[in-house]
Amino acid sequence: MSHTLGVRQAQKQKTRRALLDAGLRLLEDQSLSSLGLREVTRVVGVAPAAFYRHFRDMSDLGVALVEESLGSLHGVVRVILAERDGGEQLIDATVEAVAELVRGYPAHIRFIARERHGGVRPVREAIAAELGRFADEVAEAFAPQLMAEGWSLEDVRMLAELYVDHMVMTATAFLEAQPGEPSGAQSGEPSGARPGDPGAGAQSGAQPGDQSGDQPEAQLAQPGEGAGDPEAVRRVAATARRQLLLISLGRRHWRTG
Amino acid sequence: MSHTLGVRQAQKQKTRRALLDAGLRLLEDQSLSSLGLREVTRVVGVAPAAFYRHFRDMSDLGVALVEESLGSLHGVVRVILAERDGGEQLIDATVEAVAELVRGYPAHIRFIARERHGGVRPVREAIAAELGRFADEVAEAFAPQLMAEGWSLEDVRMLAELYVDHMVMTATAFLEAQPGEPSGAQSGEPSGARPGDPGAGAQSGAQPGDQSGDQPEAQLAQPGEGAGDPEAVRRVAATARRQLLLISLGRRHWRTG
DNA sequence: TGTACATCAGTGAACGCGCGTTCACTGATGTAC
DNA sequence: TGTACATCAGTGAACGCGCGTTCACTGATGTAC
Repeated sequence: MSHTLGVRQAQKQKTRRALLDAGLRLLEDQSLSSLGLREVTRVVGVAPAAFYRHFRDMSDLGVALVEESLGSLHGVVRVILAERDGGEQLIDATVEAVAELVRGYPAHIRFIARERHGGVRPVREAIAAELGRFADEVAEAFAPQLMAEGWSLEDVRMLAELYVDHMVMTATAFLEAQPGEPSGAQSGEPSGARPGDPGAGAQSGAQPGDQSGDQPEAQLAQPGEGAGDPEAVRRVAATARRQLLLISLGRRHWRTG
Repeated sequence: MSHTLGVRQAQKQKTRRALLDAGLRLLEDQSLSSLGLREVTRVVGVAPAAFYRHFRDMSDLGVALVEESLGSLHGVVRVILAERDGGEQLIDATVEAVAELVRGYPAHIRFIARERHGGVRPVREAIAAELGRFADEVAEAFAPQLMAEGWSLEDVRMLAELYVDHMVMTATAFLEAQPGEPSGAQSGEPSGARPGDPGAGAQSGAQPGDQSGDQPEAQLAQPGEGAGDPEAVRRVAATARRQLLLISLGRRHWRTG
C-alpha cells in the first residue's frame, strides 16, 4: 500500500514545494497579481519554463496556496469546538488558536487576508469557498445546542458567519501587530511547515495534557523570535476576547432576552 | 474670496480627476500593485509623461483615492449616529447607509476592501489611518451613554472597532452580492460623483424630512440599474441587521448581566 | 488695451529592461522483455 | 541481471512586447509694465 513515490515523482514534488514556498515568501511584500513567474523561478533556481511543469499560471499557484492555507483548518475547528461548551473557555481557546496560527504561519494568513478581496478572481473564489465551508462547520457545531434553544437554522448560520468573519478580522489584527520581517528574512527550517501539520494551531497554550505533536512547537509567551510588539499582540488578543464575550452575551439573550 | 481658478489650474484639475477616475475604473478588475501608469494615461488619453505632473507614482495616486473614498465618511457617521438612540432604528439606518454607499460608489468601496490588506504599504497605512479615525468618531458618539452605564473607555473603543469592522464586512458582502459590471461599463454621469457629495449615504431611505441635497439621489428600492442579484442583496442586509441586533443585545447586557 | 517675457501642463520620441511564452533539447528515471 | 526504448522534469535560447522614466520641446495661459 504505502509504496514510496518514484524518484522522479519525489523530485517533482520537491520542486513544486519550492515554487509554492518561494511564491508565499514573495507574497509577503506584494500581491498575487503583481507577482511574476520569473521572480518565483529565480528564487527557486530553476528555469522559467520549468514553472509550466507544475502550474498553468500564477493564479493556478495562488489557488494551490489557498488550499494549503485553509484546506486543513477544518479539523482544527472541530477540535476547538467539540471539546468545550460555549463559555469563556471556548473564547480563550479560539483567540489562542488564531494567535498561534498567525504566529506559526504568518505568510499563509497574510496571503489569505490580502487575496480575499484581491485582483485574481479564481483565488478570490477559492478563498470564499473555503471560508464558506469553514462557516458550515461552525454552524454545524453550534446547531444542536442553539436549535434546542429555539434558534432558526438561518440564525445559526448568521451567528457562524459572524464568528468566522471575526476570526479573520482578529487574524489580520494580529498580523498588523507583528510587522513583516522578524529579522533576517526567512531561513531554512520553517519554510516547509504548513497549516495542518500535526499539533499546529489546535493547542490552546496553557491547556494540560494532549501534547501529542512530535516536532518542536512555537510557545505562547516566547519573546524575541520576531514577535513584533508583544504589547500590541496582547492588546489585540484582549480586544478580540472582549468582542467575542460581547457576541456570546448577545447570543445568550437572543431569544430569551 | 471665492475667486475662480485660473483656466490653467482648472484644466489641470480636470486631468487629475480623469486620472483618478480612470485608475478607479481599472482597479475594479485588478489590484493597485499591478496597475500600470501607461494603462491609466492611455484610458485618459494623455501622454504617459503627463502622469508625473499630478502624481509621483501609482501608490501616490492610490493614497489620493483613499482620501477620496473615506475622507468624507466622517460627516456621514455623525449624521447617522447623532439623531438616533441605540435601538433597531439605528441598526436599520446603519445597514441602509452602507447599502447606499455600496450602491452609489461600488468602485470606491471595492478599492478600499481590496487595498486594505493589499501589496502597497502607503495605501494600506492610509486606509488604516482613515478607518482608525472612523472608529474614533463612533467611539466618541457612543461614549456619553455607555460611560454613564459604567463602561470603561477601553470597552467603548472595543465596541466601536467591532462596529466599524462589521460595517466593512457588510460593505464587502454587499459588493459580492452585486457583481462587477452592471451593464455597459461606466458611462458619463456617475464617474464624477464621489462619496461625501451632498446627500449621499447619509439618508436612511424611509426617513421623513431632512431631504437637504440639491442633486438627484439614488433611491432605495430602485431595481435594474445593475443591482446584481436583488435577492442576494436583501439576504446580506438581513444577515447584517441580525448580526448588529445580536451585538447590540450583547452591548445591553455587557455590565448588567 | 497692447506688448514682451515667464510659467508650466502636456507632448512625443527614445532608452534599457524584464516580462510571459515557445520550442527543440538533454539526460536521468521508468518499463518491457 | 542486462538491454533497448519510452517518458518527462528541467534547460537555455529566442521572441516580441509593454513597461517606467528621461528629456528637450511646444504652445496656451499668466503676469508685469
